[in-house]
Amino acid sequence: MHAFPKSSVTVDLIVFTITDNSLKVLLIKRGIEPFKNMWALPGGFVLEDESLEDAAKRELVEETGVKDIYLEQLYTFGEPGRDPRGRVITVAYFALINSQIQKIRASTDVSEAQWYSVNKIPKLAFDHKKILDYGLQRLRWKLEYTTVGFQLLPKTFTLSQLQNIYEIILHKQLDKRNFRKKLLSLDIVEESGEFTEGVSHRPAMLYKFKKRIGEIIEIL
Amino acid sequence: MHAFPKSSVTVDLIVFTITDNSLKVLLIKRGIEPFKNMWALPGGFVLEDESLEDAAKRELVEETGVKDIYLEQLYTFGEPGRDPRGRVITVAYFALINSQIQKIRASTDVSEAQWYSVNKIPKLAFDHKKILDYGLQRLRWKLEYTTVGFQLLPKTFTLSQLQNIYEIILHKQLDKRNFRKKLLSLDIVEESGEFTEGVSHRPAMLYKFKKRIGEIIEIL
DNA sequence: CCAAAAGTGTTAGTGATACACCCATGT
DNA sequence: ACATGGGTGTATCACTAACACTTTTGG
Repeated sequence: MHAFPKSSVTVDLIVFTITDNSLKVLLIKRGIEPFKNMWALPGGFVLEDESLEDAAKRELVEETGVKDIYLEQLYTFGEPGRDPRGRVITVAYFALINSQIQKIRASTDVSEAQWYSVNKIPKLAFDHKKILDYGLQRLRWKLEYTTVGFQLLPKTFTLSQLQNIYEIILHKQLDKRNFRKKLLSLDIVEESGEFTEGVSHRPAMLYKFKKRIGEIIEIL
Repeated sequence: MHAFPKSSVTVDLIVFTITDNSLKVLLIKRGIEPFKNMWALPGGFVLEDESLEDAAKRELVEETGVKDIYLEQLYTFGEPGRDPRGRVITVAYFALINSQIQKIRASTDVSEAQWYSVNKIPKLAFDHKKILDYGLQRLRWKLEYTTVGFQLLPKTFTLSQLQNIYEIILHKQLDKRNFRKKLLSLDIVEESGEFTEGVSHRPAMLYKFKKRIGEIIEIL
């Protein structure tokens, strides 16, 4: 029988949002060694008495001030040598924040936090580039085959806003009529009765997601 | 800044195979406490200098004697209290073994190893029931949308054998003509030129998977 | 009246489903 | 000759993809 080796376990968060017609990821500038002053995914150690998901939620609140958002376990990275401090295993989570609530808060070991467009990611600490790429892949996949996309929108939204999210994340143009036809046939949104206001063109109907906020369904 | 708490990290394996027209999972009877003499998923502690995947492969060889089989990370379970020995985080992997090679070997802390049909699973140690259910769900999903199914077959196989695997795992009947039409249209198998022998009915063409063994492709 | 985004239908093609009979072999 | 599983084609239906003009508002 082997001894029971122990490792440090962390959670890392890939927090996505959409602003200015671009998909953004939250990065923090590390305030401590190792990789001090380098950009990294937010994250931290899992405490003794909390579950992995609780740890992810706690870090999210500590570093962004938001809670009750969509959170999903992504993958666990545990190559020996991925952290110079010794054996550290990290469980990566990905989170989606809607474009309204992004008041980022700084925490103890975070000197700075910032949204970066996924096309302009600086060099990242640890193996965070790899983790981020994996998260992006998962996001694209989930967007096509589930309703996660709604998590990036406020409670009511126009169909064009929704289509925009798809176009930005999948970076391809979609046909407006086909998009709407498909979406409406799924019977997962309903008209709110309200319209956009103050736009210098025809106002758009605001829709709402029929399902519970946070609920994701497969649309294969 | 928090202290850096340490946890034990294990890998658990969900090893599937198909025999006797039934989907089987490998279970071991625990030779040591906790849960001594209870059935559990094979697995063990991750050593200091090995990656998670290496740990999974090592355990697989130790407990089944097989290597070079399909292995995929499933999910990481880390509820506090899931192991009475203290905080233990487990990274679950799932593996598929083809029906030829299942010579199970016993290892030090394993008093017995056995294939159990997924319909007749005994009470399991720890939260292994939950882990197994998750693995089953993933297997069904992957079977429908990727080519993992081939991992359960020997190098050459008949189309009926393949269809059988689908029917067993998804537990529903499939139409023979449609199944073959779809499969052949994907252009991922080719005739080997050989036929089954010694059957008391028309011999069947043996096909082989065009891709590298172990390669999985999406067929959405 | 101009600019800007909202909204709306039809057609053609592709893939999915449903369905029944003949073939090759061993006993 | 019979039992057993192997092997094949066609018609219908549902979904996807391509495509262009009219509407409503603010300035």
